Amino acid sequence: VNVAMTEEVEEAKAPYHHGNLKAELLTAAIDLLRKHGPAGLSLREVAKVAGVSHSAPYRHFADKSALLAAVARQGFLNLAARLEQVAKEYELDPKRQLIEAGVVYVELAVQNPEVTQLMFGGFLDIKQCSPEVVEDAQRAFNGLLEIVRNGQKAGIYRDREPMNLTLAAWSIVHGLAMLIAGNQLRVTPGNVDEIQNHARAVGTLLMQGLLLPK
Amino acid sequence: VNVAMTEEVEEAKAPYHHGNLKAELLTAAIDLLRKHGPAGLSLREVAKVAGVSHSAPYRHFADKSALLAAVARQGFLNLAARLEQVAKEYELDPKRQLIEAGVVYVELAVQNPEVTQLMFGGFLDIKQCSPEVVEDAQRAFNGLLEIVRNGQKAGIYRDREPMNLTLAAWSIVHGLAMLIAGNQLRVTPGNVDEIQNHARAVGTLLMQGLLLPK
DNA sequence: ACCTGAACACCGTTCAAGT
DNA sequence: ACCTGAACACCGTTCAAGT
Repeated sequence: VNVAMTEEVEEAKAPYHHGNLKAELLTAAIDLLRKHGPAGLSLREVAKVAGVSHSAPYRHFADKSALLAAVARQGFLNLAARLEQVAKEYELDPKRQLIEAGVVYVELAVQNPEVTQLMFGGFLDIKQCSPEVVEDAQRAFNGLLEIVRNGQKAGIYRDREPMNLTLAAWSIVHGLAMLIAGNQLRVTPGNVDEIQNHARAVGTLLMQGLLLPK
Repeated sequence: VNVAMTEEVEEAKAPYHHGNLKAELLTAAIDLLRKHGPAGLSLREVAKVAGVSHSAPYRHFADKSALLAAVARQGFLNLAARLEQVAKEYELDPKRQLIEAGVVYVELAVQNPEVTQLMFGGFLDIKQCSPEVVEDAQRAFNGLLEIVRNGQKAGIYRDREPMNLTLAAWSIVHGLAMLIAGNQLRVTPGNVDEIQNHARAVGTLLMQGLLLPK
């Protein structure tokens, strides 16, 4: 009789104890997040895409929130890494450091709008997230804070609490990012140039408020 | 026998065609939104709180998204109204107009964090929302835009596209509002003074970037 | 015209049972 | 140690039936 009835072309092999399920669940979750948005993601579908039963994920994540938190955590780590990279890249130009950090922040959010919404949109209760998630979010914020401190050491900014300057910078890039991610602007997410321009225009305006008047 | 068995102290009366169900569903939805956050809101619970069967809401809203959109719409209308009010209140001082508009934006978002997350967090696909919702969001944005135009007519701002200035202003207050609503800052949402201070500090910094250098 | 209750497909979570 | 399948309570949505 017919053999090819329940063919699954998932990963070309299916060891029934396949070892790296946790990682596969994560990538499946990110895939589906991109497809359905954070509100439309179901744990059962993640399991199905990963090729396991709907209860298998519970061996690797306490519950759905824990999976979502792990995805968000990747987002925070990614953001922190990119900010630190920018800080190194423009080490000698503190003003440029901050501008490019802002551009990177917005770019990353726009490239992964659903992840951004997951990180900041209210799907996770940050108060009952694992401390790791909170730490990684902190690390991303600290990336910005360091860049601002750097500029202040160089004496280019007005004499204000670095916290206040950083909060202003964070707010403006975060706001722009969320507006674009939420499709509130007329911007097509693919249009990298237009988004860079927005980020640069907005960032430059704030920069003029941060810099010492000459 | 005992009469007080299935007592419901809902609204002290229960006309079985009670007329204003649509409005009651909306207020019930807002209540539950406050309680469970946008991710935890269920249509069935809304119906139960309103005292009707779980299928009754479908006479008044096409589906769950339509109910959520209606709640979001109230949020946009509210915001637009407050911005217009501020514009009138400080009509003679365009600089103050913009600062206070920012404060109002942040205040409103912090007082209703769950509604704010519903409006901007990715629970609604703005592209398939009713045109009314889009219009009301536009109206809120136009409130800010008018305030910026007003300042430009008065000649206080740098010579830039009013769109760019407005986008910067919107981004910074929106970002701050989303960060507070999402509990990303250490701010307790009840602490009105602290939030006003943050809004004013951040707004003033941007303002220095918008104003003509003297 | 408005509301109910049964029905369906889906969901998150648990748990005994399998390998 | 890791995964499955049945089970439970819940969910959004539909539809015939009630008033």
